[in-house]
Amino acid sequence: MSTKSSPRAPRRPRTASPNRRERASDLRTAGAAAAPTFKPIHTRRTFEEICERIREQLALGVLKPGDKLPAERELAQQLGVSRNVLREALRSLEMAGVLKLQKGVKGGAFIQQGDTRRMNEVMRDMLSLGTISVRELSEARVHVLDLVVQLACANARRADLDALEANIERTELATREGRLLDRVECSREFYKLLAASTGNKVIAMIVDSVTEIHMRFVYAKVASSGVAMARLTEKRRQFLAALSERDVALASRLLRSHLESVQRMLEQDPGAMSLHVALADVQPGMRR
Amino acid sequence: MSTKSSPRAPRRPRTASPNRRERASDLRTAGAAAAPTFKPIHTRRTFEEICERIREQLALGVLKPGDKLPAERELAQQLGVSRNVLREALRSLEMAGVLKLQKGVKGGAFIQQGDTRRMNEVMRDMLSLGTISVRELSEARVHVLDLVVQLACANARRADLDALEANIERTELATREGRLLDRVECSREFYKLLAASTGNKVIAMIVDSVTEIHMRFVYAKVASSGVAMARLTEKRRQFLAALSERDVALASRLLRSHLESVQRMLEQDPGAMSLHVALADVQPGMRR
DNA sequence: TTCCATTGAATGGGTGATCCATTTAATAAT
DNA sequence: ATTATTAAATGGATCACCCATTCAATGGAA
Repeated sequence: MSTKSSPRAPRRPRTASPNRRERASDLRTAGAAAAPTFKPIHTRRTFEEICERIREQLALGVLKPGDKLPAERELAQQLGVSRNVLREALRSLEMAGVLKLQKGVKGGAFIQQGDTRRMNEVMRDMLSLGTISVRELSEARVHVLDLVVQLACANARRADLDALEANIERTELATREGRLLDRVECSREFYKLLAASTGNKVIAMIVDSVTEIHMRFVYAKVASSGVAMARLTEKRRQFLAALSERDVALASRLLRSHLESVQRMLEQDPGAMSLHVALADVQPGMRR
Repeated sequence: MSTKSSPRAPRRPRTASPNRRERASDLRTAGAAAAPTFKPIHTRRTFEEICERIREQLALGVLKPGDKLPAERELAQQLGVSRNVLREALRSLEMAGVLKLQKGVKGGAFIQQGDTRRMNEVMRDMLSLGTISVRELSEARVHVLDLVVQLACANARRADLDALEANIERTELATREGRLLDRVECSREFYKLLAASTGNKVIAMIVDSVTEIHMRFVYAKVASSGVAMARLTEKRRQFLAALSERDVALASRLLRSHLESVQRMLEQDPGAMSLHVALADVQPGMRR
């Protein structure tokens, strides 16, 4: 009922004063009435425009991590849009890890440090949507890790090696106490540390994104079958020794051999390799 | 708890009970009262929960690319949330490339094919936010491209090589006609094709994400200075020949040498390397 | 019949008002 | 001085609309 009872031409203010609406329209379709030149066709949606403006301020360096945006009500007024649509934009940016919204007085929208875990989410989505396959992901991981070994041998510092050593200790403890699932988490941490030891955060981010998914499969496998990689810490120690010696060839060989054995373990029971099982639930340490 | 004994009119307009509201409140306050272990702090908001549920359906394979979600009004009712908050969730998912919203009758929220360009956006944000540096990005690009050459030599197929050949033709044409900026776009395409020739979409996605940013710098440099890489197509042909011969060593050497000369060109004028210049505006072919 | 203009319903896009819940600072009471 | 109360600011969420776009159904004209 009460569909538009009037034809379209005259803007019908009805009860409310339409000043806000007109300003929003300016953003999108100004001059639609009598423009002789062709219009830019696609009516940008306001929330896209808002997102873009904020990202622009970011790229320009006007906004930096730690900065606070104006309060929603005020910012909405500044932009000439409704608070609801502004929130759609802010929410998108929050999901993208650019903003963090905090409640209460002194709250607001704060620019965040970049969250590298966002790339993990991209990988997950690509996998969920069938754009990439598990096989491609595993293959890419093997190759990237090979690269990481080279870089780590070249660049790893004392602190990096110590961190890896400490990780192996934790893994050993978890093994002795039979905490198999914790051990998987240790493994994930191991690769994260290894990637960090390259000294390149881009590489580290990439490695982490492909490793996170892989570890979900391992996790699911271990959780369901109870089996676990034998002689894990022993192999880790050998690898770390090679890394410390900057022996690229040996370290590379050891890692590749290990990755292959893990792969064999996973492929033993194809059922456990189900994408859905691995992606469905969220595990500790894998949440944003 | 969440039965707010509101002093005003009881909201009972809708058929659905506000169960969603109650559950959200439960999540927030459940652990606060009697939990012996510290709760995970995180305040769950409805739109997050909605996003997660939709992603869950995706991971489980219930939703697939091409599927359509119920209409906003209906889905909001099903979930027991307001339409506005549902839209916040849908918008986030749209920005994430998971959904596409289409207007009109027969419109709705459609699950998309995964958009690999999303990773580019992650890289851009990380750079904008200062989480990664241009140096790290360039370095990672060199290493990843080295890997790509190896894989391409092993896996490139006839069609891949032909596509690269065609790209070189276009580059040559653009060079002859003095369309320098188009030539930059050709270069970007070249690396995209090269990455695709590895046969691994994960690798391709990674390469594209690091190349896109790099090409913005090149673009800005070319646009401002008018200079352009000399003997570009000649070098491309040599490289392609090596690739066709599956000569990893030669192809790798040629590419690395080329990348170094480009890098030198960029570093000639540090001013042009400004992050802000490169990231600020959006170029053709680099929009989503 | 065939084709094209009109219509109307469904759907996303957007607005404004209103309320709730949380947080913090200022203030009052002890 | 310490603690409890209050008030204000802010994000979180809802409701009730309205607009613009799209597309199938309808109906009249060629």
